[in-house]
Amino acid sequence: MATGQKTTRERIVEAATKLFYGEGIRAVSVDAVAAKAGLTKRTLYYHFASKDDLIVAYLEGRDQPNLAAFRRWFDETPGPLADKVRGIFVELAISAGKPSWKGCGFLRTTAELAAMPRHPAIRAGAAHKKKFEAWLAGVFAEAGLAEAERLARRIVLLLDGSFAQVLLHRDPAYMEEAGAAAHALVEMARPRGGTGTA
Amino acid sequence: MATGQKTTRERIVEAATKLFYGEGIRAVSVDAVAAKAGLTKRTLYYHFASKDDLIVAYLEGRDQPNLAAFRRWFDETPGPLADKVRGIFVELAISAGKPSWKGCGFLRTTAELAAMPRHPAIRAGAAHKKKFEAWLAGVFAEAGLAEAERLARRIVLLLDGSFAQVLLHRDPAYMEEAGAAAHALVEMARPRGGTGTA
DNA sequence: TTGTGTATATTCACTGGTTAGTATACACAA
DNA sequence: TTGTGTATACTAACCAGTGAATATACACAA
Repeated sequence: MATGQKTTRERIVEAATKLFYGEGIRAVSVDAVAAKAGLTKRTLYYHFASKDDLIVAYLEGRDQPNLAAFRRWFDETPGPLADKVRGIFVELAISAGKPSWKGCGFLRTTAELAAMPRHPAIRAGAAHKKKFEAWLAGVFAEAGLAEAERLARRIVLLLDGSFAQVLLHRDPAYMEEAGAAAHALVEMARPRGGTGTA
Repeated sequence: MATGQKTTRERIVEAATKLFYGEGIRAVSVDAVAAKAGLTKRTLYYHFASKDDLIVAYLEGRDQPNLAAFRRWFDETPGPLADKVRGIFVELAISAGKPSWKGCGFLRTTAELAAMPRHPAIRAGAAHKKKFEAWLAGVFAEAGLAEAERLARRIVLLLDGSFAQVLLHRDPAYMEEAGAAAHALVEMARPRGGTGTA
């Protein structure tokens, strides 16, 4: 109960995160999660009603930390807006070079559970990506860019594309190229109130 | 032996394709594939050494048909090059609206087997995406565009990003936006032999 | 035409192991 | 004594892969 101590529930989610992210959802048994957390399966089932609940807790636990990392990478990259957006991809490419990197947990879980589109884990993934998209749209709107929502969506498309491509080819160069494309899209965005295309 | 007849092996791959694409790799048992193909598991194991071999056969069987569909969508879209590229995304968005659509089988298999980066199924997926990228690069080079390879890679990033996003949100509008972004990237590409950036 | 050998193709029944989830009991603190 | 948390031991189903026997088809010799 002391604030510095990890609760049993937290230890379970921590173990689930390592295993689900590292091996996949269906590849990991509830027994394995319990063993990793240093307790029995029965105890795990005292804290979580089902494996599905555990999957959701795993993804919800990654929501804020992931968003915070993206924001930090953006904030800490100097230069104009396009550079800062590219900075997210540059930092991500560094992470993707590590052997423990296994892509985006939200996207991989969605891919694995694609046959169950109503699954709460997929809803959690969708909510996470929407938050990221909304944050980007806010940044672009604040910078006075027109069509901030469309630009944000394009950046997210490039980001998720690079997750998939780097997972497939194990080559962070795809992420660098996605960052370059994002840079170009931000640079060509018109300021709000500018004349139309015609 | 008659050319019009399906071989047992073909029937097995057909059943595996429906089940693996529809439900996922680990969610489908070898028993289920055999039952769907109308034969026993022992017969399946006569034609395939292991489940892994069956997974590879499933993906290799999708390689050429998928590439052919992309090429056809490109060819059948009228107008300038940027329009034809966008046409791929427009047609894909139509497919993605059908309830049986479950994203890209290559990407979903890769996501599920991400813990085994040497798995031959992932190699098959990587080869497929490389072929698509190379075809696009050839199209752009033939059109006289500079940096055809980089442009092709950016289009693939948008395509795979849209696969992920539409699977997550079940909203083909993400694919339309990816097509619009691809259109913009092709339009802003410089012709070969133009002056550099400096 | 009949018989025999051989390779291909198929089935039944099984193994050893794993899975998500549970019935029951026990320890301990308020 | 009541509620919270933990463990042992279990169920019933499922899974990838296999052993042994069998069915089919065709080649070739008598």
